[in-house]
Amino acid sequence: MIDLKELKEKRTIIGKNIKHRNMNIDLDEIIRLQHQRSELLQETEHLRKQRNENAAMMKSKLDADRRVLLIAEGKALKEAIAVKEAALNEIEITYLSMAKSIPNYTHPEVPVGKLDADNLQIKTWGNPTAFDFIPKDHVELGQSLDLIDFDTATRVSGAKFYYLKNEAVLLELALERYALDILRSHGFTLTITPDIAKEEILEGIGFNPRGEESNIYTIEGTGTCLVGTAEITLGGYHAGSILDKEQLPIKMAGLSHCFRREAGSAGQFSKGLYRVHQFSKVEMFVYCLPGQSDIIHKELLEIEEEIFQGLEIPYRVVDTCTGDLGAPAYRKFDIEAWMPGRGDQGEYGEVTSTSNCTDYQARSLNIRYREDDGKSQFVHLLNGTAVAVSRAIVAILENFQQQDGSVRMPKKLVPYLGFDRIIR
RNA sequence: GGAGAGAUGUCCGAGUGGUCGAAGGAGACGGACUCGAAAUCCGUUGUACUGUUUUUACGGUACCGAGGGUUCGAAUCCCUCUCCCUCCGCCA
Repeated sequence: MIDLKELKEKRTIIGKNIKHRNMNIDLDEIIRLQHQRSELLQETEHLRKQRNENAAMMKSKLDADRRVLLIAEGKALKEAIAVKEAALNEIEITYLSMAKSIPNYTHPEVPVGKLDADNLQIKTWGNPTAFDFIPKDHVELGQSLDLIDFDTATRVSGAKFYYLKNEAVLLELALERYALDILRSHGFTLTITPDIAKEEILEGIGFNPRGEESNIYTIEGTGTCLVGTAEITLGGYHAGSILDKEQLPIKMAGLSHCFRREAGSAGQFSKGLYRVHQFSKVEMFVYCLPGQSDIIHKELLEIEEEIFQGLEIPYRVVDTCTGDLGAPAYRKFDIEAWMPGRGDQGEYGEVTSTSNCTDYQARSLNIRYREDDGKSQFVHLLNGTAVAVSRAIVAILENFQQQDGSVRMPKKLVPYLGFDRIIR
């Protein structure tokens, strides 16, 4: 959530930002509700003041008549307060739910655009893999090498689930360990997080657990959800606390399963492992001072690049355009790996994403630090993918396949794997 | 899962329905004493929201695990929930 105190003074900027992000939010209505809320709040507080004064007068001994009079007055006040409070409550609910939909401010360098096609490519590394044979996609490779079983998973669990088998199991574990080792060398505290989180944490991070378009599985009757990313549980880690300024930045890495409903996303770009209901991911998460977040955001991108360069996978980096930013993100960089089996001739496909969410999530989660003058301030929160295992597997299988149908393994993974090629 | 005990400020801890934002300690900060320090003494020491004010400041409301309720008035009484502790049972 943005700072609602700034709603009026920054109205023009906020309105422009909403337009750039291709969103439709009735700012005027929100401001009207804010005003109405403020009036009701003042009226309510005034009545409470009267109630407190009335009660205070009855502390001393009174004659019976006066006492009866004061009690009657108190009763009337009580009812008036109840009425006001009910009205205030109602306004507050609509006001807040609308205000929460206002997106974060946007970094001035972010390209303005509506769709992912408007994202700005800012870097490429390596060249798209060239083959002197016709390359297979990872679905074919997964089948021919007996590494991935979609059909059985569909029968057992439903569409977009999969069994990893044989070397693919070890590849998943190797990727996780490889990423965790790199993060540890960068000073991250390693964690394996819960795969379930409370709805209030989800909402604080900026996910909407409800509704048709929600990407979240909720667990009926518990107020909890399956997490779509460890960003949720890592952000929830310090929810509601005031952190020591000296301990910032706090850098955490979390390994978790990620569950996504992916309702209504079909088509060729969602075939195979690329878009699935469950996958494993190592996520980076940072709590820092407001002045540090831009630099740390770049550092997270560099770590992501280190990981993919170590895997020898060609990629490009994009600066995500305004229309493609999530509401909490102030700026977002994606790494798109070259995937030879994607599209007709191969295409880049997203494998990581790192966002600077500034104080947007911290405000909802109420995560602060204390300034030197004793005032508390919201921290800045950042997140980034170290490795989304399923997509990394897509990139490895497709880029390193050989003419004989085998797949070589990236050198950096060999110590973790114990083999350097998958062959049948 | 069953039985019992509990949750109060940074921490410990008191609190009879009105005099309680909350005793008393400890800690921290400021000051006195000291060459300096320790000890001692004096003082200050929560948060959020909100109103007036240029800031300073002053005022109001709320907050004693969370949410409801009773009452003119709740830290205090009642209900629900969460968490923690002890004992029993079960279990990877």
